[in-house]
Amino acid sequence: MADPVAPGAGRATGSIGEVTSPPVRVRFAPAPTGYLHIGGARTALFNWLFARQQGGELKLRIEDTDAERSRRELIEIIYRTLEWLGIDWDGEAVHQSDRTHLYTGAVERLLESGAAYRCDCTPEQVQARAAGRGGKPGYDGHCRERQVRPGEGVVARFRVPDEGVTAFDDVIRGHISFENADLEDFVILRSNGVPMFHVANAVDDADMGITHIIRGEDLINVTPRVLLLRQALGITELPVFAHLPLIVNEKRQKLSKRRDDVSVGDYIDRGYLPEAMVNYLATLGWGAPDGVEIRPLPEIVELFRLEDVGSSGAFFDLKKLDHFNATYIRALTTDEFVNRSTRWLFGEAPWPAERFDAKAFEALAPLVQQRVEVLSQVPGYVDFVFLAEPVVDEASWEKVMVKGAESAAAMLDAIIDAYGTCDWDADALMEAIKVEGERLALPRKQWQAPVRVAVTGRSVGPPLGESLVVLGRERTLERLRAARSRL
RNA sequence: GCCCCCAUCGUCCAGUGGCCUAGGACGCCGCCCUUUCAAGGCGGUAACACGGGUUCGAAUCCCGUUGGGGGUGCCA
Repeated sequence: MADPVAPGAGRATGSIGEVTSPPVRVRFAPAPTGYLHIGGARTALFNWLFARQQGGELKLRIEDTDAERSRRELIEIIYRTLEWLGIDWDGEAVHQSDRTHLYTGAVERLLESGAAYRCDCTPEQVQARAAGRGGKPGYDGHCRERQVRPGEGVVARFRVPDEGVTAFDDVIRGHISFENADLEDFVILRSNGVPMFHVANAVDDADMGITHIIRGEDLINVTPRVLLLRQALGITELPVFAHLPLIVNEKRQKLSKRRDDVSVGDYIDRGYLPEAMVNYLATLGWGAPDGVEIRPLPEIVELFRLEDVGSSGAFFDLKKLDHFNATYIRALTTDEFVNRSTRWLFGEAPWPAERFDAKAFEALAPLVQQRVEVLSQVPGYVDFVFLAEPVVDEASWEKVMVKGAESAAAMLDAIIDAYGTCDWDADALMEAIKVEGERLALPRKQWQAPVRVAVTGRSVGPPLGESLVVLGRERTLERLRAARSRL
């Protein structure tokens, strides 16, 4: 087996000396019990990268066998989020809720062949007996020989062999094996008649011709169940498994929707670019051979190797994501930057829509573009233009106008005077500040600060000259005088 | 408890027996550039968890320890 990633590796599938590999087909199989989160997005991405790299197919399968927890609108969100990320799939999405007959059929066959049996123990009884035995929790095989009849509160369980091992080779982790004795007789059919996800999993992966199962490490433990089920159902082909390392929080725990900020949708709302998100996600568990991290997706597709994926958990580092995002934002054309900023300029902007002036924004856009890390920061750089009054940042005011009141007053008086008559272009405006600053013998640091705070309310922002040009002489003088009178 | 997995700078990746006085990136800290903030340039900080083997030689192979994580549902 020269290629560890080849499906069915180990079994000769062609004539001597010529092993033909079936085309690669992978799937992303989310359960619609919540929005798409970072971990799911990464799993989807790695499946997509592998499929595209191999010239194979990516199928999308919605695992909604648990009707109580699955919600229709969440499926829609999953589609939209994947589309935002640029992860496209081949063919129609498969919904397991449309295919329950296949799974119940499989359960029937298992029951008939004796690979499974019915059980009427309540969870409480199972627990009580486990506690009584001391130690080992889990089901004890109580109903194996009881010939329980179908009925209320009856489930079907898979009869796990008492001996032997169930093992598989993982492309990322190598050989993984489980003692059958450690596996309990797991439920395959709920008492409400709906088959469990591992049954659907085993049936669908075989039925859909999935060649590689790429998913999170948290699913390693269910793999032996699926393997046992496939075997009992007479499915002979074996997919290649690849269990991805988990993405973890700062405490090195698996990201959780409850305690961690992981909804991809939230990142969309904050103004992360999909290409930055995808690029960053690709570096979690994988690295290009040449060490270049920020690079176009097609290059990543070309370089991606499943067997190069690492095996230890990766921390989702927001700081690094921000760096990626800022880099991608700066690389945009100005038009594209303006375009992508739209949503933060209107609906969610801090100013009334009618006060927005596209021309003014476009003048400042290239300067703002090289300063923001996420698009939601855009309004903060230009709001002084579209608001009747600047939003005064207290810390800035305190530092510049209160602590430096004396020089601020002198500077403002001088500038109000100069700006009344000077040319209204960026160079002239800045030259005036320089001239007055020098004349007043102020440290360079204090030259523009009072003007900036008076006009924009903040001590940081786009270059001052350009900002003033956009604001206009009247409004600038108005604000300078207002600030001066507040000193 | 039991089962499974993991273990290189604070973080993400390189490194698959000698090229390692361990490399890159993010972060952080300096300096330069700069009439704000960024960007850019230069430099710095910082890691092979521990203990045994195997070998002429180990970050790389084996065993153990410790630590971390995942699972242990009629969720997926």
